[in-house]
Amino acid sequence: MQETFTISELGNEFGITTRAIRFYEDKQLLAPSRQGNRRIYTRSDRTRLKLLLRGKRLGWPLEEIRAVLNMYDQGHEGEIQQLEYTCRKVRESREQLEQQRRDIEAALQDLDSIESRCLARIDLLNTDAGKAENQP
Amino acid sequence: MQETFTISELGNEFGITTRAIRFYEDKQLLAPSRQGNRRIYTRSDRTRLKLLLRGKRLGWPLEEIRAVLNMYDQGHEGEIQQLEYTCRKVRESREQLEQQRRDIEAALQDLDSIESRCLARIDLLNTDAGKAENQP
DNA sequence: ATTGACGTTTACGTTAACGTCAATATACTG
DNA sequence: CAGTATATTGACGTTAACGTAAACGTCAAT
Repeated sequence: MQETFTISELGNEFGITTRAIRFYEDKQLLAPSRQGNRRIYTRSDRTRLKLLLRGKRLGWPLEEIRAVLNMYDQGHEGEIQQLEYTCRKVRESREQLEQQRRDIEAALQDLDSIESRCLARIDLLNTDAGKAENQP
Repeated sequence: MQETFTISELGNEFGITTRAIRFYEDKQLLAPSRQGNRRIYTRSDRTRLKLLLRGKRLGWPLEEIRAVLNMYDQGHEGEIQQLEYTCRKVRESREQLEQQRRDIEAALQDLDSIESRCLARIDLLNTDAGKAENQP
C-alpha cells in the first residue's frame, strides 16, 4: 500500500468529501503534515480517519470521537494521572458500547418479529387472495 | 402499572424534557390523545417512546426512527406493496445494525488493548517509579 | 383571590456537522 | 504558455434536534 495519501484519495476511499476531512482537522481530530501548503496523510492519519468513521457509524458526536482517538495515543505515554483518566474514559466508553450492543440485540429481535408478521401477512394475501378480508 | 401517563411523567421516567417529547410529536413520531387540551399517553405511546429512545442511542436520525416505528404498525396490515416495502426496510435496518455490531466488536477490542497498555504503563511507573525514564 | 404547579402554543435561538460558493495558489499537460 | 485539475483558506448557508422564553389557561390549595 502507499505510504502517503492526498485528501481526495482519502475522500474517495471512504466516500466522504474533502470538506468533511478538513472539517475534522479543524476540530482537532486529524493533524496531517504539509508539503508547502498541501496536506499529506500518512498511514497513521488514514487509520485515525478510519477509526473516526467507525465512531460516526456508532452515532458518536465528534467531540467524543476525539476523546476516544486520544486514548489511542495516550495509552503508552504520559503521566500517571493522564493514564488513569484515560482508563476511566475507556471504561465509560465500554459501558456505552455495551448498552449499544444490548440495544442492537433487542432491535434485531424486533425486526425479526416484524418481518415474520409481514411475511405471514403477505403469504395470506397471496394464497388466500384475502378472501376472509372482504367476506362477512 | 398505570394505564395512562402525563407528559412530565414520561419525561421524568426517561430523563428527557417535555420539550423533546412535544418535538417528537411535532415530527410525527408520537400521536398521543387529548383530554381537552392536554396530552394523554397510553402504554402503547410509552412503548413507542421507549423504542424511539433506543433508536436515538443507536445514533439514528429521527426520520429513520419514524420509519422503523411505522414498521411496527404496518407489519400486520396494509396492502401487499406496503408490506413488501416494509420488508425491504427491515432488511436495510438489519444490515445497518449488523454493521454497527461489527463496529462495536472492533471498538471493544481496541478498548481492551488500550486499557491493558495503560495499566501496564501505570504498573511500570508505580513499581519502578519510572527509573528507566530519567536515566541514561 | 392569589399563589404555585403543571400544562398549552408560538416563536426565536443555538449547536453540530457539514455544504456551497468564491478567490487564490500550485502542478501537470498538451 | 494556456488550460485543466487539484489544492488552499475564508465566509456564509443549511439542517436536525432540540433549548429558551413569552404569554396564556386550569386547577387545587392556601
